[in-house]
Amino acid sequence: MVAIVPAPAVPPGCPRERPEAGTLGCVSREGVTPQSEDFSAWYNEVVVQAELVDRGPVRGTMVIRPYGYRMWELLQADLDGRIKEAGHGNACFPMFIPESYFKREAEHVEGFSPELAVVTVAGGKELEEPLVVRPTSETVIGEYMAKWIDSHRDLPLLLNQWANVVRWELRPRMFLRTTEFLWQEGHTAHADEDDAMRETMWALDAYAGVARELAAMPVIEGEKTPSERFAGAVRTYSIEGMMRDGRALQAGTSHYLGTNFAKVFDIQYQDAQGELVHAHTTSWGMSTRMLGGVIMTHGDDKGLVLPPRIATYQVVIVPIGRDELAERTLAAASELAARLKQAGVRVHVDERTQLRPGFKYNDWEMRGVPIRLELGPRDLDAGVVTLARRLGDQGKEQIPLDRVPEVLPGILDEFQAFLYDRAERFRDEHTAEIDDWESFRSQVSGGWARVLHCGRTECEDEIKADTAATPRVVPAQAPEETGVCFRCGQPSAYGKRVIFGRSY
RNA sequence: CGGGACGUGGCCUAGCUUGGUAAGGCGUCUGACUGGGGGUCAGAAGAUCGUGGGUUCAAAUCCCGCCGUCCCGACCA
Repeated sequence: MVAIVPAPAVPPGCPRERPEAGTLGCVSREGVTPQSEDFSAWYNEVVVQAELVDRGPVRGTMVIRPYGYRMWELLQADLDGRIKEAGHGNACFPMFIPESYFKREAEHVEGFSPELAVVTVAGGKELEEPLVVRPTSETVIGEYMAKWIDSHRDLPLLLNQWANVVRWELRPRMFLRTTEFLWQEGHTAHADEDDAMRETMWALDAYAGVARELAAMPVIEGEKTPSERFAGAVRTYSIEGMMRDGRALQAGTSHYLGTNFAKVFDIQYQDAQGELVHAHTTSWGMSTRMLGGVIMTHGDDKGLVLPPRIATYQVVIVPIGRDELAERTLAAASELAARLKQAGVRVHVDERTQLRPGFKYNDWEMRGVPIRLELGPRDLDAGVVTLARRLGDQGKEQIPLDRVPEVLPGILDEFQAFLYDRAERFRDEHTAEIDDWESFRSQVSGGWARVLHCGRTECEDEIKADTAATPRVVPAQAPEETGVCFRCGQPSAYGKRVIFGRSY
């Protein structure tokens, strides 16, 4: 056991007066626009100010800075492990796709053509055939699957690639919808529908696992309605999380493509009877959008709140004092950091001498670091360090210096679990079973509605026109239920309630 | 692609209506004091006012074109 004593009372934080709401002018001094005031402004400010990203030179593009990229790497490492563990091999296909490949699957072209970037000039002259910059790689990979698959013994073929893709976005937002983004795309081919469906659901579960265990996001797994289906897929599944403004975010998708791509790319194999049959394919992806989900799931008025498992820095040590004292506390901080690193903690020592401790506290809180350790002369004399949690709701504690590496992993785990529970509570408090139009309208203005719906596209369109809400997902876990559509009174579809909400 | 707003040191803005020395805050640099919740004082550096043209003795300011950005809408895995 480690003795944890309450720290002395701290003076109240600096009042946060904003001279002019909506301007970025004094942000670095005053903090970000509070979420409650303008969620969208909060998001835009916080991603830049926390140094996760910077704006790219081309509209809709982003520069991911080290503080943000590390988070992506942590997500990536975990997911990549799951993918390999399940027998997939990583590969890398070219980013330029012949336009003709793209045009083979009718729905696929139609769905993607508005978002394509196409290269028509290269090597100083007009190309004979334009090259599409990949928005996703079903088409190129399909071509090679056809080449590599002859026999049922070649199946299943389990591929994955980590890549950047380009989709020309008219309404970009950092992480959530950028013209170029990073993702992982899995592409597999199977002998039959059953096996392909097992794969599709495996991927969905893997995403749900990453979301829950790393991002601390309580997501709902389920199937998309036909209107939200991937262009070219037979069935599309997704994980959906609720952001703190009540809107839904699709944080990962998995598609059963049937034989749609197999037919147009001739992905065929000889079965045990010697018959030539089409393979069943799947594709699934998770992108840097997940980081946007993390930001909007956990952030608060002060800024980011990062789940320890994907936080670039889980702990920041702020040494306090100047001159000889600074030398002493800095040395102690470095030594403590070294011991924490050995204990597997990602730790950073804030050595900036030109900034005062109070500024640093606010700075690291804005940047979402879960745990801050303050190390000043008083702590050193007492042989302790002062610990503050990002959410600040438990006050400060003093922990004996030599015990810090052994207690911190547990504190980080608690913090991680707390974030998940809090997000789940929030989501549940903002989700309601709805059976009439008026309640629906108010419900989707700040959350999700679980409704019986007829499943007709025209009905969905009317709902969308009125409320901006769309069917997010048909939850895999929901109990069976039938009745009439809450909107039009026609018989309900799907055999269960569907989640409607506004989305990103 | 439609509607609206806007481009002025690294960042945010004032100045434009009524043409005449480009101003302020933040940040940066130097020094001193200071240092356990967003420090103080003194000094300094830093701007072809998005771009091209036009009007004028004179344009950040007025006029026209272009480029770009943001917001709303449409569109969107």
